[in-house]
Amino acid sequence: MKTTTTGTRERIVRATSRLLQRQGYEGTGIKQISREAEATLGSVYHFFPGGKQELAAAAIRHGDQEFAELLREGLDSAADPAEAVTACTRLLAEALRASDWQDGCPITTTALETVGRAPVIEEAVTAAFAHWRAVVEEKLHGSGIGLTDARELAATVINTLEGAELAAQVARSEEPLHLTGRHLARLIDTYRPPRTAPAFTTAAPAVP
Amino acid sequence: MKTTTTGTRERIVRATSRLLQRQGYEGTGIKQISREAEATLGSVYHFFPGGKQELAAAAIRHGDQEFAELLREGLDSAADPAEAVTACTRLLAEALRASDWQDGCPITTTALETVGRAPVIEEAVTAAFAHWRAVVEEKLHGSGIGLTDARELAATVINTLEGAELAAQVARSEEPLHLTGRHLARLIDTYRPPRTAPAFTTAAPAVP
DNA sequence: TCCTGGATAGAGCGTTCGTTCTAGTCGCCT
DNA sequence: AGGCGACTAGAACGAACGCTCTATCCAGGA
Repeated sequence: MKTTTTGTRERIVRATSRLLQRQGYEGTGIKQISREAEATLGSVYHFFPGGKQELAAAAIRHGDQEFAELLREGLDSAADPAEAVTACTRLLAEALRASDWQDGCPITTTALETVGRAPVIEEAVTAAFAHWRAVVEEKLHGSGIGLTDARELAATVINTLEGAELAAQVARSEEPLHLTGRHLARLIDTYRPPRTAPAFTTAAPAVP
Repeated sequence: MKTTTTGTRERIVRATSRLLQRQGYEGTGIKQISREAEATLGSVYHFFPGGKQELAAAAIRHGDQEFAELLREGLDSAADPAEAVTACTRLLAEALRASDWQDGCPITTTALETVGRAPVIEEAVTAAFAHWRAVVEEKLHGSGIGLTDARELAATVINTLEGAELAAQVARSEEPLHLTGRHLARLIDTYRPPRTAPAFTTAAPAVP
């Protein structure tokens, strides 16, 4: 009973998550979800009697975990917090390119479409952002950055990653993400214990 | 002939722009647009024979101009580039609060929904982002920052504003935008001519 | 062996979608 | 005066929407 049950439910959640990521909330139909998940409409409403909104909220929570794992993977790949953040931008850029620029942040589109009009979804979105900020904050604070600075920086890191991912998707290029990695690293470096702060470099002026 | 023509056309574009901003592309119907613009369906298709996509592209171009004006207003309000950018975050925060957190960036939602599947819209989106980056770049370069640095910083400023506006909308708070203003100012300061660089401050550690 | 309840299956409801199409109104030019 | 093109008006189309509902399947306990 449990294998089949969780099997179908999970297939539905995963399909929903991917479709919301690529087409947004209004652009994704329940019938398309059931088709993609190889489940019937009856099964979808059996597991999600709250309909499309409940389904979307579950998918957002799934995307939350997925994105958090990617963040953790990037952050764990380097001891230095600035390097760790650029590792995240590198991972995001690779994933984006690998999906032919289709798979951006799994929740942003849905979040924007439903903000202020679907409380169940908004709740999941708010929780996801808080979760991601906490993951980054932990890394920064653990690297010797003060608690308040770490918390504030974490918020900016997440926000900037969101913006850069959008830009990269639109431009079909990894460059916005890599540039963001460099700038975030530079910003983080200004919060380091003073004796280890590196000298800043400035790009050479264009020679005409 | 001209007054009536441009009158109706403009009403349609404006209504579309506002609706796309608040509800996204898929969440906005053409009939709703014609109702809101006080125009008939016939008029809508008369001015936009390309249908919903052409209409959305025109609305995106409208939002492009609108957002660029806000940017210019903020950037012109201070000579110092870092202060100028925080002025932008302040303006954005005020506008967002004034609309009860409804009016975020006028094109982001539509951009995300249609990326990779509606070339006419994508073109307008790409142009808008390039336009905004150019506006910021001009200000930064005009403040003594090197051309390459200014261009790169401008891209990050725009991306970060986008991310912060999303966060502010979700959190129903001006704080993400204000915080972003501070961090962007700090980042910009690291690119200043060396003799004027201010000493960085670090938030006081929490006292338990 | 039969029963029960979770799970599957999909037809069908009323509504709305984007678009097309025909009819009619109005102001200007000849 | 007459006609022409720009614009307005909205009915109607097939398709798709979210959701409800009944019927059926099937493994596990009594």
